[in-house]
Amino acid sequence: MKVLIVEDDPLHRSYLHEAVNAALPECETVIEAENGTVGEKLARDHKSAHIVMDLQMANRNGIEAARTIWKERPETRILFWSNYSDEAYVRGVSRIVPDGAAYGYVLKSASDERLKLALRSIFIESQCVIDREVRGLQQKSLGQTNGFTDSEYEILVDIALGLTDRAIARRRGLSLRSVQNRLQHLYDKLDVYQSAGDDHEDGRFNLRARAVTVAFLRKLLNYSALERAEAELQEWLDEK
Amino acid sequence: MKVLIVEDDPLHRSYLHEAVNAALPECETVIEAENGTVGEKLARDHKSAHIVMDLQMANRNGIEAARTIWKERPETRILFWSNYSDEAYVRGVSRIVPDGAAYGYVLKSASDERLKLALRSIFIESQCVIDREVRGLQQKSLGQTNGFTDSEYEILVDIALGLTDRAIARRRGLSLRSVQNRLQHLYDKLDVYQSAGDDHEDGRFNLRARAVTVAFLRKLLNYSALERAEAELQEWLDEK
DNA sequence: ACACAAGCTGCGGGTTTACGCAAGACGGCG
DNA sequence: CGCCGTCTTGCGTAAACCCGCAGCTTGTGT
Repeated sequence: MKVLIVEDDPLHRSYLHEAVNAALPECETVIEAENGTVGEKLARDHKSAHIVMDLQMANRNGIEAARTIWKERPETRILFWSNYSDEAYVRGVSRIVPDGAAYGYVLKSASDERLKLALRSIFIESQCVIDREVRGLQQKSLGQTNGFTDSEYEILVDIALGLTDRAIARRRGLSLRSVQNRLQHLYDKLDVYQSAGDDHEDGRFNLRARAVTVAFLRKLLNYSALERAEAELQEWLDEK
Repeated sequence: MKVLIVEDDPLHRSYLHEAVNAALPECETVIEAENGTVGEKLARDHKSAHIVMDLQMANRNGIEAARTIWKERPETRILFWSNYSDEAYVRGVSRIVPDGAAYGYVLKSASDERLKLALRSIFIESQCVIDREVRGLQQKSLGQTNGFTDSEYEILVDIALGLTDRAIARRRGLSLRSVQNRLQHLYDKLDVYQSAGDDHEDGRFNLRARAVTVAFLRKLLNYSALERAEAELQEWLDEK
């Protein structure tokens, strides 16, 4: 068995290396990549079937890398090992995982034991292992309880990118009014009106901008989600 | 000599611990804190004069912690050790460093040698050590070349928070028109008009929202800056 | 088949933004 | 002192945004 480690922090990389050696005696080779780009290349060259991947890397983040890897070989098993459980990450990951693929999501704050267990479960037993904390988010996120519909999330991203209502309408194939309709739902759910009208009509917010901020503060959005969305936007703009 | 380490990642913490031991034989005690809150408390209890501090910690980030520590004892020497050189961080740090204080800013990607050298320079020689990459930003940021004025940065934060023009005017003591004036300058500098009018008048952006996004993508803003700004905003709202 | 909820859409309006134009205010500088 | 650049402010306008109201299309359940 061969394992590929994709992680930009040298300390974490060598820690992972040791953990893999300890948890998987049947693994005879471990290779390392220090960013997503190199990770993709090595995965292709070695036809890696077992990958441990950091999200949030400078050069090319884990979600992007995982997407192209899975596109080439959907049966690849990937364990995401991340510092954060932002809803933006969780959503990003579950959006790209192929049907029936074995994968995992473990936080860096987890114990040695948990990490090693996850390594065996995923790589040997082909099970999915999702950190408890992450799991909670996932349920809320995909179910509708207090969570966001895909369409709401979509429009959130669109205004975060700075598109006008009209542009969003064109991009998503909707009428202007529908876009504004969805926006209203979004404002509701994000509770953007909060301290707006409490005193007088004084400290009112710009709803559109405020919504984006609140989403950021709630980890619904984060830098890497923005980055991806921006890339998709440019793509869409180019193809006219 | 005593050194306090404030860093939330256990791996990085023990790495720092070793580095301090190796670089500073005259240091007889090293204490550790795993977040900003604990860091502040330990600094107070031990009257720490030498601190190595991570920015970006979950509980209370390095800038906040450093601010209160410096408020209590301005002669404290602090070495910031961070993964990123976002302009938002650099600006945040230089805003709170007291006059004549010795401090440093070293990236985690720096070599062992550089870290150890910095430790000695700051803690023993009371010099300021700023990573080259960071230094570049600082110059641009504080000088005006291609950088942002304080007033421009200020208004950027305000719209990022989601305030209306009117609210900003009230908060900053300006007229409505002046606020809009500053906004225009900001839009210019952020080059928000970019692909707006190239094809036709099609894919136009919502300037206000777009400005925030671009600032994020350029690392002019980041999560922790937003967080701080939000806290200040709430404070201002409370005191009426 | 009928009722009901959820989402899309057009209409109309009140409010907020973006910004050109132009008149002061302030601070160097020869 | 007068000239000039930067910053502030008021006025006015066109565009964008927020949203209540109401008619339509769906899908779902009993």
